[in-house]
Amino acid sequence: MSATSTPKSGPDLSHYPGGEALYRLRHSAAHILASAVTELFPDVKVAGGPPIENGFYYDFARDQPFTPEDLERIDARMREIVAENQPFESSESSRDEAIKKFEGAGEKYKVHFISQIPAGDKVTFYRNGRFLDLCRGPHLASTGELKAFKLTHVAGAYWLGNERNEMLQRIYGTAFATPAELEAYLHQIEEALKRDHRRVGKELDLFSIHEEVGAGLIHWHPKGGMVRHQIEEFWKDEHLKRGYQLVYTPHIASEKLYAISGHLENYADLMYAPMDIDGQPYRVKPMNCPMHIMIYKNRKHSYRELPIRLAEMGTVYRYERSGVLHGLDRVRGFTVDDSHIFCTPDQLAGEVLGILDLMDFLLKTFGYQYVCYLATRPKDHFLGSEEQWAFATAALEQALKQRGLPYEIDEGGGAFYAPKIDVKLRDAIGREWQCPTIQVDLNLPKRFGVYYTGPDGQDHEAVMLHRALYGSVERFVGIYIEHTGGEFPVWVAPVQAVVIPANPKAYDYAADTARMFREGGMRAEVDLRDDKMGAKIRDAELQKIPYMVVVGPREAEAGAVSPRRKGVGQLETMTREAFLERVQKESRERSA
RNA sequence: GCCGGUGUAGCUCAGUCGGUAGAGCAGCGCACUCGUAACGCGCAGGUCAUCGGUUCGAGUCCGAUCACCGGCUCCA
Repeated sequence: MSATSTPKSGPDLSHYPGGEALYRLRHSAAHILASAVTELFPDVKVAGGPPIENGFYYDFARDQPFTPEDLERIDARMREIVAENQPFESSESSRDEAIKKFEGAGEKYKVHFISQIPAGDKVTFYRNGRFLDLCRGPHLASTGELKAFKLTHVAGAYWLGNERNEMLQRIYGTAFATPAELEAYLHQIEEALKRDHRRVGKELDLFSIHEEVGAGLIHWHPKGGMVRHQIEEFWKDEHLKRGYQLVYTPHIASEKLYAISGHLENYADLMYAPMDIDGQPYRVKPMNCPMHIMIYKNRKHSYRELPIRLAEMGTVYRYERSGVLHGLDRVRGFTVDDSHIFCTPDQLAGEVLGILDLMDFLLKTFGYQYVCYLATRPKDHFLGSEEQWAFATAALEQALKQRGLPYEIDEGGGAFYAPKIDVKLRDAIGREWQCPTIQVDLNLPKRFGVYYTGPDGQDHEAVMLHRALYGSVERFVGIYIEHTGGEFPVWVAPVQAVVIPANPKAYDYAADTARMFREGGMRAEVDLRDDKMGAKIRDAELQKIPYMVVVGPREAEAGAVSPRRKGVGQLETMTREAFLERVQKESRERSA
């Protein structure tokens, strides 16, 4: 366990989800895991392992990888240790004594932890059975109190989290106070798995990735394309209402551009290698900002024109190491819902307020709660003056306060060129995702010479805000798929309604109804396959189509439809016109 | 990139000790003419990720590469 210089005070548990009791439980589970492993595999060296959200882990150094069979043996031994009800006994010794003891045992990782402790301090240990671990506690009274746990998986982890260090083997597990809570957690994991956007994307035919094209490059199928289209249209509508102007910029650019912006020196490892065009090096673009600046700089601007809000769904390409790619979440080509706002210093706080307002509207429409973080100047490496940082940070904070948004300070968490507001949204199953970001760029205006003419007739450096609300459209859609589980609201659903004839006599009326709906602007299809109605309804339910519209001879006679809402069931029979109006209204209002 | 795992039909997955490839669903054909979550019968579908090796013989064993999965590191 990670030790500190103040053994009596113990770790800070105030932020641990589930509180001290769960922390204690999982901490003890980690010890029991380590004692089982050291008994079964005497050759391992132990590193450390804390409680984590929902469980615990412990790191080991061993030449052989742990197999699933090993995990079963370890699990079985852990249960024996629990049955033996070994007491957790704490003890103390001097630091140097402790170092000597662990050096003698060849436990170099433990020696490292102990040597972090100031020389004069006491070191605490906890023992259960034959296993003695450096640890500040707290622990259960005895191993028998661990009632519900399960080892989940093994993974590699760098020693001290540094990729230049050797890789250890990390065994993960989960533990709860009662078997019922453990079951509930495992059930929740399974439910989350069902919502996985990679799985839902396949089931609903939304997108694909192809080896022949390359890893991390997304192909949007017609249905996924419609989801994305609706989300982008919503974005465009709201931006135009709020005085943004849409722009489009190239996908490649001369290296000169990125030399000026500084990306060439600071972001070279995420940019793809240059290509030769007429003897000049060009790059696929990793960022949109320099191009938006080009548009701004194309002519001089009066202070009277500001703010200027340029917005673009800008697709960028960045090199990501192969191991980090993940569905739509982490890709090599993605679309930033980018905007750069050029304004005067006086306008800054007001612009940030406007962004927060827009952001709130967008996120609420999708049904997200969110939390804000104000990330301030990094301690060491930063560009610009301290005055600039203070001014920009104050403007961000003022806007947050004015909007009445609660926020936390992320001390030193700003980019080296910008203080920022980062926003994490919370999805339907409680996970947090960082999407929106609002940054005051303290670098590019100077590098490019971004000016406006003030009332005094002189040039003044413009303030440049950089912001994205979805972040990456690909990722945002991926998160939204998991948020909704693929059950999109009517305004997003790729197919809003499928018309299902009750029997073959109604095929003509069904086809005519679908045609009428489409002419009315509804995304409607008709299912004329040679199948029973029940099968068609089942398919539509599984495809998560919001409305199924059953029509038979009765409806054909009356010009009516018998609608069925997914997950709800049959609705009142109504005229075709009434149903069309209902769906149009729901779609127009973008109700969740 | 690193550690571990996986890759068999469009999808989900079987495939024993190395002996020559199987199911369900989807698709296609036929039959059925059906009222709110799966009608029946038949047919077709595979360079077992790719390349190389061991072997009389490889889906199966070995190596490399690619992709994916779980983590680490990094990150929108």
